[in-house]
Amino acid sequence: MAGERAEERSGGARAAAGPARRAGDRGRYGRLSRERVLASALELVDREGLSALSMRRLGAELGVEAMALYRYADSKDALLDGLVEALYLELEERLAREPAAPSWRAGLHRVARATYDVCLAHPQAVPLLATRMLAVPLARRPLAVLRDHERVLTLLRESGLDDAGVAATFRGFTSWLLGYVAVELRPMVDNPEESDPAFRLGLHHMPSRELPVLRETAPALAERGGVVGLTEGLDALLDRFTGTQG
Amino acid sequence: MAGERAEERSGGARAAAGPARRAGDRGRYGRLSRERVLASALELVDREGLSALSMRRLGAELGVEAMALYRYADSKDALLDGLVEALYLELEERLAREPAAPSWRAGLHRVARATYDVCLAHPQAVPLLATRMLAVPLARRPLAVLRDHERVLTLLRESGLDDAGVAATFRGFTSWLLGYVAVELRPMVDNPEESDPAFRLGLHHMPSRELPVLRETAPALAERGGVVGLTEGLDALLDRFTGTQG
DNA sequence: AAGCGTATATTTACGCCGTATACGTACACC
DNA sequence: GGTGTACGTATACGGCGTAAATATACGCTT
Repeated sequence: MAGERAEERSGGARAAAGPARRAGDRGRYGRLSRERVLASALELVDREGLSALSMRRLGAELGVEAMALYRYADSKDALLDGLVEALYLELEERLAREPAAPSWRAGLHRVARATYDVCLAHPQAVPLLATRMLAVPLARRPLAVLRDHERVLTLLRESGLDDAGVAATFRGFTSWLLGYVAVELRPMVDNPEESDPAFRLGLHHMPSRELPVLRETAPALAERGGVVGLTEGLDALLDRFTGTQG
Repeated sequence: MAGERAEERSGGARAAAGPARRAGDRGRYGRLSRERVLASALELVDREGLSALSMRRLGAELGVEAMALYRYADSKDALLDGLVEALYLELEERLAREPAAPSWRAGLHRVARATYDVCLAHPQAVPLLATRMLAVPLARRPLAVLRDHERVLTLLRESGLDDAGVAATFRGFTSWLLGYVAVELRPMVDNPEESDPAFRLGLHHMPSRELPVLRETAPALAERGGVVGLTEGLDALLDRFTGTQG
């Protein structure tokens, strides 16, 4: 949408002869657009975290008053839903740049890995998947999300499952994928500056009498499973739910 | 704790002879306590959702000014962490009431099912697990959470895995469990009052040209996997990650 | 029983938030 | 060149989290 707009950002040939800026003049070149708003919001969240995102702050970021944003998102909640949409659009872009997968199973792995990559690029936005996306009834999710669901369901159908099987496996796929990124993309480390591993992990906060195993395992827990862990678990689930073998 | 407090709520033998209440007099019998605050907060969230929880509102619920709550939680974020803690305390209670499991695998299933039950009892609080619990470094999680981790890690060790294997399987267990409850305990239904299933699901919001499979599968997707789905996936993961057979 | 120290709750105030409403301004089109 | 409309601003309101100062009630000691 709005793809035919020309400009973007202050190039050169302005300034000269312009009188002092009058009230109502935009603070920047280029007008607002839903894309610009969402991109700026995502950037802000990436940079400073979800709690830094407020209408006023985002407005300032765009050189505009807060109320101007309401032309492009009906409310702050709608803006957050827009962020989810932006993530899924980025997912679609990534998938479009890759070669198609040779089998339904490979296709599911491809979707899972691409989703993981997108979340890795925007870890601060990941909680939105649980709080906004899943909180909304299926039919009201952003279109980009629904297209993703469609893609996964289509792949699952190719496995030969009936509707109930497809649905159960879809739930399993989604649960695993979202749970995995939620667990994986959060900090395990207490104080990243600290050189002593024990202090870095904050082990001194754990009573060793009550939590001996946790203390011993903490260093290993601080590692990430990465795409390998994602893939491995996904295969295990697909084997079981589809009755096939990867 | 604080189990020896007598009262709760204005029963009978008060009133008489009391002069008009002076400023600073408590609005209810009994003093505040961390337990009372957290219990009331959880109740409020269960009843009206997370967004209804504010310091002022919770204060009103307890017959007290908002600032009084700061004696029992350092900040609102700390209060939310307290809610997570309350959930895990409830989990511990449930587990304590059940017979011990005969094997490590059965033990993990028991923990998973009990967690599922707790979340089912407090669906509105589930997003807190992703947004608050997982957002905090391991060592800073509430003690009840760490005790839960300890319990799971201990069970996993009994399977004979080494530290790395235990850690990988722990991440898998947590991802699956949290992902599953997050996906399962959210509404799939658009308009619960509507009698026509298609409208109840909000299918008319989905363009059928672009989303044919989703539309067909939507009724099946609206079903829940229940404990069965949870158990099945868990077994699949455990088989793979521990190299054993359930 | 009196008095005091401490734990507890209130009061007041500040700055930020989301957003309803009303208003200006600039641009596209005739 | 005038006008309709899409876009952004101005102003205001009530609620939020919470810092600081203040008032009150309770448990001890004597």
